[in-house]
Amino acid sequence: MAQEKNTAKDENSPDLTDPRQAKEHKLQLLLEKGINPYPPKFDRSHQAAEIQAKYEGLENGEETKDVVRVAGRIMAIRNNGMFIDLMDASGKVQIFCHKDSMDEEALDLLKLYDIGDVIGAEGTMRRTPRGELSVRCTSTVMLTKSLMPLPDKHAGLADVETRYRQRYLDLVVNEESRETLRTRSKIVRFIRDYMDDMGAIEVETPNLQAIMGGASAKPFVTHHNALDSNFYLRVAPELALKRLIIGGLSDSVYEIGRCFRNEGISIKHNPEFTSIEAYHAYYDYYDLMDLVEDLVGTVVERVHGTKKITFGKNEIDFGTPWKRATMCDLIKEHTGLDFMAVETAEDAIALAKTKGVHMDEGSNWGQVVAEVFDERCEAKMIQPTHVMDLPLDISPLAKVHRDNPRLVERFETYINGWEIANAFSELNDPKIQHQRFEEQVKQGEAGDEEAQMMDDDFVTALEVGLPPTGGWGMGIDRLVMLLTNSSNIRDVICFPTLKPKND
RNA sequence: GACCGCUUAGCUCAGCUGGUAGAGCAACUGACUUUUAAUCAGUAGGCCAAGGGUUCAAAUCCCUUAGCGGUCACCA
Repeated sequence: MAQEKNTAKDENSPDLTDPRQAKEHKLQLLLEKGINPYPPKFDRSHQAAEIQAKYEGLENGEETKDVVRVAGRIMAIRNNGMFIDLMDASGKVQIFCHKDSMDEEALDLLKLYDIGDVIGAEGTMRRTPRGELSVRCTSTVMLTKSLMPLPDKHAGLADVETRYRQRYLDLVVNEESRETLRTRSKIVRFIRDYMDDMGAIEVETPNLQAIMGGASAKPFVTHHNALDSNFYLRVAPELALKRLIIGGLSDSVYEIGRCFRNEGISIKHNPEFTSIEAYHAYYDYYDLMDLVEDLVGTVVERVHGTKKITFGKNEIDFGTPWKRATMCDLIKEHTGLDFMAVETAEDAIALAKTKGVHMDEGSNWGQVVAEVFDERCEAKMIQPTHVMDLPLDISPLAKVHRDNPRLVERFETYINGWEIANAFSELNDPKIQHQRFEEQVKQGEAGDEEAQMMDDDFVTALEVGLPPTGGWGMGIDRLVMLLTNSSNIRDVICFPTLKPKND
């Protein structure tokens, strides 16, 4: 009975109580039997979900002669290998390994299988007397020997850092993580479907840009060796897409892709994020409001089967029409302050101060309005709301409002207190655009790291002539968060940005 | 970037006002055999994030560093 002490300092005998070494040991035993632990191919007849659906009607205790071949990762082993749960991407199926249907050699092989291994199994379909659909196994085959012990099968993988750094482990173990990322994929596809159906064409414009523009943001800088030139990773594709409208490539173009912003990281911000931007000739911002709410509503309905969803404690109703109100009216509604009634920046700063919003001396009227909105109103925009008519001061690429020179024809869409979309009638007057760029350059020289650069070629493009055009952008990560009830943006990104480990 | 918090076995977590480390799962040995987190008996597994200090004595108190999380700031 004396247990052989594996702790003895014998270099040649592995410590079999160490999960990792036990797996290596089983790998060796497989090799000694002449079994390839990583064979190239296994022909499956069904995925787990297909089997579950096909044999849904099988009675408890009923056996069939239908032969199936399934494959998947071992998630649980019960009764010394008699019952094995296999998981594939579609779901789970139990395989039943009994001496009545397997020879001794086949049964012995089971001892070399661990939780985490990928195996294939062949057998006949049955439902156990207790009601579990099972493959009555005649043979199994090792498809991939796993050398990593999997996280606890019940408690799962809770350590957030490991979940993001080793997403593969998170996915193997946490169904919720798999569901979230699958839903993300669907959302992106549904958006594409919608855009394609309306006749828009999808394009790809450079991530590497020599001139930073299209949004107020701090960029990443990188270097191309052969050109000996610095490039910015784009903060937005805006200026490239408008050039395509100018060229008449299509009346509607869109791009789904990554933007990069060298700013803080938070539960709502990842340094690289995915957006859709689209431009439509002969649209103004009213047309875009209709478009955005129809598109988002359509996507929500395709994902959830209804336009009403729950996020945390909030019930959100995407049914149209969405609330539309001007930024200044919303500020008045929530704070009582009327910024349309004040003319100068000084008066605006003083007005903001009465509600405890403190602004720098040099702030202009528009910056004050935007700041007051962000601090006092944004979080209250739970139901989908188009916040219209933003200040011109903070909108260098939008067309001045047809009725008010201090405002632009722009709206931001808020849902659940988050900015989800941003849209405007595009500024297409080359002379005014040139002035706006000059103002940006001035702000940049004054120390604003987010100011845009002069883009002479873009002005030249406008001189060729941009038809009246509406453009919009939407943060896809945030939309996915909303539709998957995720409170952290990292949960909807396969590999969120983390600080590299330095050891 | 600032403040607060977390880091204990492969995984999930206990560990009291300081007294020298525990459980469940996973692993290993055996029993049992139509299970559903199978069960039963046993075995092994730890520089308590890293470094420094206080103390007779530190997982526990203090300092530094790292990673992560939360809040705020900037932003989508």
